[in-house]
Amino acid sequence: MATLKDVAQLAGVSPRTVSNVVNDQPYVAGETRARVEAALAALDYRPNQLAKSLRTGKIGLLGFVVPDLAQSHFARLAAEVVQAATARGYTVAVDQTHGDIERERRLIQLGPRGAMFDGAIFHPEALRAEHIEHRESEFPLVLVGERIAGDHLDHVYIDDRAAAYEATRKLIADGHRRIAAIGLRRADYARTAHLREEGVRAALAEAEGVAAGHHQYVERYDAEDGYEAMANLVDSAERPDAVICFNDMLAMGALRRLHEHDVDVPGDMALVGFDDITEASFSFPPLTTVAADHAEIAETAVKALIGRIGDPGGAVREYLVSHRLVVRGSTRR
Amino acid sequence: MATLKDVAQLAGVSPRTVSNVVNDQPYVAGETRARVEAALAALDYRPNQLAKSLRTGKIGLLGFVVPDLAQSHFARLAAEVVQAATARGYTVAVDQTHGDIERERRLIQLGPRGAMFDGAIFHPEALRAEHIEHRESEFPLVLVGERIAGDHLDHVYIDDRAAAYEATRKLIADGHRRIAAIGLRRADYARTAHLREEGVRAALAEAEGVAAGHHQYVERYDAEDGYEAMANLVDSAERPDAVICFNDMLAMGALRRLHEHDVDVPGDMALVGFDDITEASFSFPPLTTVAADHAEIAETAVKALIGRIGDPGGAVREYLVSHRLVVRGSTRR
DNA sequence: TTGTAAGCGTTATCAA
DNA sequence: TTGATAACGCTTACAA
Repeated sequence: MATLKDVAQLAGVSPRTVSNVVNDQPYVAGETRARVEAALAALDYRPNQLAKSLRTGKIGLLGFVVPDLAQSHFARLAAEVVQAATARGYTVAVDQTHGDIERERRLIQLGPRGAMFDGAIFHPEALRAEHIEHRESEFPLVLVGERIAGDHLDHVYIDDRAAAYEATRKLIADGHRRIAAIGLRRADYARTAHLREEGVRAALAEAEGVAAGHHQYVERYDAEDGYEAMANLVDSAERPDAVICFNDMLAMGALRRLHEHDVDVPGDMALVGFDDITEASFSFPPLTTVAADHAEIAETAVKALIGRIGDPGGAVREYLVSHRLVVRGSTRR
Repeated sequence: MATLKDVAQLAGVSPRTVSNVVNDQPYVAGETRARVEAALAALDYRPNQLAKSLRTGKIGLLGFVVPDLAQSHFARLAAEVVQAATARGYTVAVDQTHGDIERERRLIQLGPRGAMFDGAIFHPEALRAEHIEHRESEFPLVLVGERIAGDHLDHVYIDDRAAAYEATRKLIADGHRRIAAIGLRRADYARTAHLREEGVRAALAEAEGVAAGHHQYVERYDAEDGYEAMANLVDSAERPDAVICFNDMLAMGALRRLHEHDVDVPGDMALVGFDDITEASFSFPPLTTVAADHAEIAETAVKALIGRIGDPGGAVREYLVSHRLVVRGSTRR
């Protein structure tokens, strides 16, 4: 494979000149340029990105780190991140932590040299605030999802409290009188869950004649958890007539349990989820859910990261991304 | 950030010796090693992967190229590929073609220098055999999915004909008497669709008293296509009592149409899909589907690619991966 | 067992 | 406008 030097030799110029032509620099005489271009074509020259990166210090690679790419929510996010990064000339490398706290911690501490990335977008799962507070590295990092970092790192998030509040208001407006939530978490670092819980409680507190059902705590936010939690509610003496799940997979599991019990949705029980994963459009009935704008999250995170790479010392920023309630068949209209 | 040279200076040895320590080479005296390790720690040395790669010619990065990561099938594959690659010390960079033939062609022609990858796993969508036949590049590439490459490239695939045959046999055994397929394609390069069609036809041909419904051609293999195709079948005078869809998203769309018409599944019509995406487990009823083993595909592809990187000139190989029919509620048991 | 020094293929500095 | 030439940070003959 031809190198810059080979091309220079063939064209009878210096590597410097060839580099100028390749990178569209000014100060190249027309006649010289033509000769170089001919040589370029003759040798089918392709620049070695590695050498270029070593020299310039920019790799052109962004990391995207999530617990598990197989989960629809992360997959959609990844698709949009790749899209947004590609549009800006970056490639995206994906990594999965599977919630392994050690892997996550290592990432946070990563130095820019150790990594093959210029920076990373990171959706933490197990990590908590204290792990981030005394990180020594200056590796450009943008957090998505859990707001665990205080003001130590750039962050892209939605207003979870407001979203949960709105979803609960909708259920109340639809005439439901006993509303339970599935997806609460006890750990004090589970900020997102707490914010959503707050939103639900606030809406319930200010409504007349509406009771809270037995809110359900879960561990893993998957369909199994949702199934189990709904089992508790369905058999309960005070069965709620509406349930809000803190993500769509919980709702999918809950829905499965309701089918088994022949509970009519939304007639006997309405159901709302969070995330708007594709499963939610194809369940029966299709799920009403709080949708963050995936494209906006991705776009924002990529822009924030590229900005941070360009200005490692700048002030930490938070980016609020919009959400909306997508109303489908699992609630009344 | 400290370099090898800095460490060498601090430890009072040559860069060569530091390199030996870092890379666990033999021939380092215990006392020297200790001194170097102290310096390493003191300076918090992290090797520059870029420089290493430039020198060794290996990047440690595999490309994974699919039409769209947001599609569950590709997302699951990606998750497994990342897993398999990580286990072997590689990182995975993801790229999306969105079926853009130009992007796919460029990838195929990619030189190893132009790319930042050591090689790539590629699921083509628009590309055809002729594009691959005269590719000039020797860039290590393993194809997954469509078997478009003849014997020009390594390929990982399932026996689509057998899989479709088995699925159809199951429907016949369940007592269905008019069976249609959704997902046929006219283009002669759509090998997978043709093989599945062959499997269906073979099973129908050898069965007594079973008729073929009006097989449906589609364009994009998404839920919309499935919805439209099912519309044709439901209103037809010769409505089938079982339908086999060539992927799960087609089945999801078809199912939606059936719900709108209050057609009982599987009572009035049984439904089978392909791929076993997560949507299929959470539809109502859950979808019976042909599942390729995603982990096996990914593992095989990653191993094949790494093998190919190590031996660019070796004979082209095909890898057959197993499949099975996952029976759920959309068919009788 | 360790040091010296030559490259990997670029970009960038300094002259010319 | 172009040419030498020195980095970038590492690995690895070849010597010692």
